Amino acid sequence: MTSSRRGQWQTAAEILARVSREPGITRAAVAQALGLSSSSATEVTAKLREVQLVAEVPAPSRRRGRPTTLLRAHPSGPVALVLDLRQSNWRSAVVTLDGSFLSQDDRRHRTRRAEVVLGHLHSAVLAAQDQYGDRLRAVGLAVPGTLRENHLLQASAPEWFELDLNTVTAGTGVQLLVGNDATLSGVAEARTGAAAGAGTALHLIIEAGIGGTLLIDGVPVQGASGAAGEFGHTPFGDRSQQCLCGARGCWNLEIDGRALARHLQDPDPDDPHAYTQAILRRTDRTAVRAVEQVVTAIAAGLAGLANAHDPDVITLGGLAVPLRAAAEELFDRTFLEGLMTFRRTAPPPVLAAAHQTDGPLRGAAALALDHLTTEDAIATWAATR
Amino acid sequence: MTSSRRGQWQTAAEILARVSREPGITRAAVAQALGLSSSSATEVTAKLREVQLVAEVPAPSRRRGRPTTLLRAHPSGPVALVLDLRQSNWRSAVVTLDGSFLSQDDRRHRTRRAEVVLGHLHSAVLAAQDQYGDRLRAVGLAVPGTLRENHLLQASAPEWFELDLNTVTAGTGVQLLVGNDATLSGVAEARTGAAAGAGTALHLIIEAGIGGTLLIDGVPVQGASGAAGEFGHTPFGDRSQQCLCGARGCWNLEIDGRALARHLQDPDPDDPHAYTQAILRRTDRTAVRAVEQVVTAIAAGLAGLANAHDPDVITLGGLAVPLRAAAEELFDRTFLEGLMTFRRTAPPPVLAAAHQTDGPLRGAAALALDHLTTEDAIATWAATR
DNA sequence: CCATTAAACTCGTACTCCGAGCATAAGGTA
DNA sequence: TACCTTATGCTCGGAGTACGAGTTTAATGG
Repeated sequence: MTSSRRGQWQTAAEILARVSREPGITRAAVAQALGLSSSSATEVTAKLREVQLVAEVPAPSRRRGRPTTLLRAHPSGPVALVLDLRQSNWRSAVVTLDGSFLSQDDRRHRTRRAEVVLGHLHSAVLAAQDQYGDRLRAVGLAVPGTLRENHLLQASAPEWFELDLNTVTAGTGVQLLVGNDATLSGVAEARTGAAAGAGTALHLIIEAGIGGTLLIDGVPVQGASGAAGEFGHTPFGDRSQQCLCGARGCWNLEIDGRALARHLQDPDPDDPHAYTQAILRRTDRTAVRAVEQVVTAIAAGLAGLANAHDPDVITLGGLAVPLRAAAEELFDRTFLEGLMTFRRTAPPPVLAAAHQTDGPLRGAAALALDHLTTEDAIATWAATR
Repeated sequence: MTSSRRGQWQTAAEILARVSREPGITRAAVAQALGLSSSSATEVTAKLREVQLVAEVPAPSRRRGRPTTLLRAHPSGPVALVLDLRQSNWRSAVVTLDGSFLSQDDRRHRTRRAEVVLGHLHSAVLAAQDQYGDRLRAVGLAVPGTLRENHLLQASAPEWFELDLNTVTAGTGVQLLVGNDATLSGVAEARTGAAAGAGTALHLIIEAGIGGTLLIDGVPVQGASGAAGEFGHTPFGDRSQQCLCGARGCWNLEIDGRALARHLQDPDPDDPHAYTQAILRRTDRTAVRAVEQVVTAIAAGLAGLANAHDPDVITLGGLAVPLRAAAEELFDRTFLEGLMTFRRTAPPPVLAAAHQTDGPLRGAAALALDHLTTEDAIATWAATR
């Protein structure tokens, strides 16, 4: 009844957010980070313990002084189910407030028919609800394609067109949080990966085409309808080339397996990922030339994005990593030459993503945990304990 | 002594921020917007009145019920000096918490020598401090060029290279807040102009080259060192063209007076702005063709940025407005064709900026007021009353 | 002139966070 | 082993905020 009070759980929420972003952080460290006095820290953590949101375990003492405690997710605290829908398979995990996975699963699609696939995801939600009851408070879902208000448009698999993803949690009353897979892998990098701590980070991932996101303090720039980050459809390329997206000269057309095939005058590959890897294994002059053309296009575009956004760090995922490695000197030179002169003295580092295939799942977890650590979500949870 | 308390002035700061963003807002409206009870609103506004931060005047009653009051800047409250440094002149104004200008000035440079120009700005600060004493709490400064940590790099005027702008307030103890002119005019649009209320806004301004910014909820995306928004140096153009910035194929080379001159095989114009306007007045076939080429380049690049960032709205400033008007049908068609198909059903509106030449000054005011309405600044102010 | 309406004001209360002082659990040292 | 040092946790009283409930006030409308 007092839960509608302004800021009742505000400090508690801040503490929980810290715990979820920095698992295994000590109570003393949290207090210092938030500028809390030790008395307040005592009080607020006690409150969080009481409502089963955190558990405290003795911390191994490192220095002199009274040992502090580690803040952990409470063993009967809230959990989120995170799902990563991919072209040929889907992965799931149950994640606690401190970001650790309680269980994990990976299943191949037996069909890609939309109703069937979404049905499986829905069953996973029901199963989690069966197992965890009302401890299940959120579902985080990563999908491979363009999103607009929880609808999937332009997925990389043509079977998934104009899909309403709300059906995944329909009837369960659990909050659904959806994100693009490339965006979420960027979130994972910015939170716990190669871009950790960066104020402005640019994450790009190449599979079939390029996906990515710009992140400000770990938060992706989402756009008006959540469909931002389509850097592949900026006209960095040859204006005479028509892209499937409807525009011309898209960067996408220059940087993946289909571009390699065009340069090599091969037919459009069925599986651009496998095709790219096959070309990367070749050492003949024509293959090397084709790879160099693609690497040049990637690095030049990347430099343009760096000029536009001035990131602290750029992280690369998917095929961008082996492609860069195949012609590293060329990549680095092209990137540097594409930067404005004044940026060249301290160019943003271009790093391989730390999470790679786990990225979308980790990012979905971050998304779900961000929801669970809002003041509202905590107040609601506390009201039931 | 109690001012170090957590959140002592938090609600007060939120109220003041509302007042500065929505001048002439009523007390009742503020309370509703922040979810405050009327008792809290009474208390907090009383506190703000006591320390001379707001004044209340009776609001004209519109409906039944006891009339509320308008929240205004207090006549002896804090002020900021805002400066807009331009190529050939500089403007200044003194602004109060509710965003109204107390005085305004516009002076031509008699020389562009850096020390002299910065000296004049410094004198303006001293004069304001003379007149307003410790009521002067911040200086907002808009500059035409790339910024990095309060230093001006790559200004459009070659005389201003590697300028340390901190000299403008040196010795005065007043907080200096610097912004790029295009960025700040974007801020002005997002706060009180054509992009008001937009969650994601893209603002672009063409003078000599293109400047701009991406804004999230009225806040510009600044980048690692404050040098973001250089959209003119993304490689949307012809890779064979070398840009002064050091890179190749920059969009900048395709969209302004210098591009027109190249298409018309004229020499590089001294004053690209005047040259562009002269070409726009011509009606001969070659001039029209040149304009059409430039308009196409602008619209196509803009579409790419819209694909990448999914803005709610795009605002145009400077020469982009007459250029678009000169070939509106072509502009709109090219823009639409450059969008990804799924974006075409509801493309972001492309609007002329509402503030135009006042933009940088208005944006600098927003920047300065944002600083004055932080909790820290308010607590510091209150401690002296 | 009175009912209605919206908002301001008053007052007591719940709650948060703090500072000061004390207690405690480790490492370090003689 | 006893004592010092150090970092942290815990307890308690106090300051201060925002709230709810109830009351008052100033407008409109019939």
